[in-house]
Amino acid sequence: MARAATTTDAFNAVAEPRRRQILDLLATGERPVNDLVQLLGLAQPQVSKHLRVLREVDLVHVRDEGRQRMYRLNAEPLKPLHDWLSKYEQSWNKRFDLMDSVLDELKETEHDNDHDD
Amino acid sequence: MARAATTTDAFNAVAEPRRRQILDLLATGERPVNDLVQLLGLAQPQVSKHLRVLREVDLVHVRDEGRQRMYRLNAEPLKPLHDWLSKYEQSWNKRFDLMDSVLDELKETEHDNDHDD
DNA sequence: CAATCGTATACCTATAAGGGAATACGTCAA
DNA sequence: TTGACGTATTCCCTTATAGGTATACGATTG
Repeated sequence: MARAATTTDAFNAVAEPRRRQILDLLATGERPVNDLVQLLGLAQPQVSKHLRVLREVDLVHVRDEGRQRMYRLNAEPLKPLHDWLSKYEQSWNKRFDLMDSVLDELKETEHDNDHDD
Repeated sequence: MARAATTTDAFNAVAEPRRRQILDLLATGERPVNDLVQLLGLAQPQVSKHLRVLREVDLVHVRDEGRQRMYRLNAEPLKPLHDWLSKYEQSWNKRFDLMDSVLDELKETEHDNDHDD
């Protein structure tokens, strides 16, 4: 099997930096494709392709405005990612790294001398 | 070009569900590979391969314990993801979807009648 | 209708993933 | 040492990416 498709979920869609950039740009408001092309400095087809992926995971909504297509952010599918990551938040807030080191040392000491209390 | 390697950063590493599962399991404490194999119901080589990816992006640390290898979570590389996602938090908290719809309608009205106030 | 603009899609290529299966390697026990 | 155990690595295969380039398509303008 190959890697899961980028359109599988927001996790995969957002793994690509360009797509995160696009979302960041859309966070400031609705924009037509050419705006993004300018701001990103990418070729138009690539932008359209990234937008397709974002559309398929519902991270953006489109609206037809004459011959332009206005893209708008829909951040809701990002919530599950944020929720999942929140579980780990304490790990970097409470200097768990340090605690881990201490635990390691303890374990190694335990290993050397069996104490009976 | 192909998709960025899974070892490029935590974003890519964590896009794979199994690897998220592994991190979830390690969140409860240090574990040897076979533990994970049991808990995940995967073949041992696949688990080792996933662990390799997680190691390369520094999401896990290893410690040799006899012939076992104890894996421990290192959540710090997840912080950037959490930070990035936090920017969008308000979007799903404040019913922005609704606001967006309203904005859309406003825009369309603006479009129809040019008002001068 | 023709020309042009804004955007999407098709096609090609190089790259690598992830699962399966086999095997290599280091450690410990007999 | 031999053998078993725990784990990592290698090889094969299928699939899909992301970029480049060309082109198709709908809407608007003249």
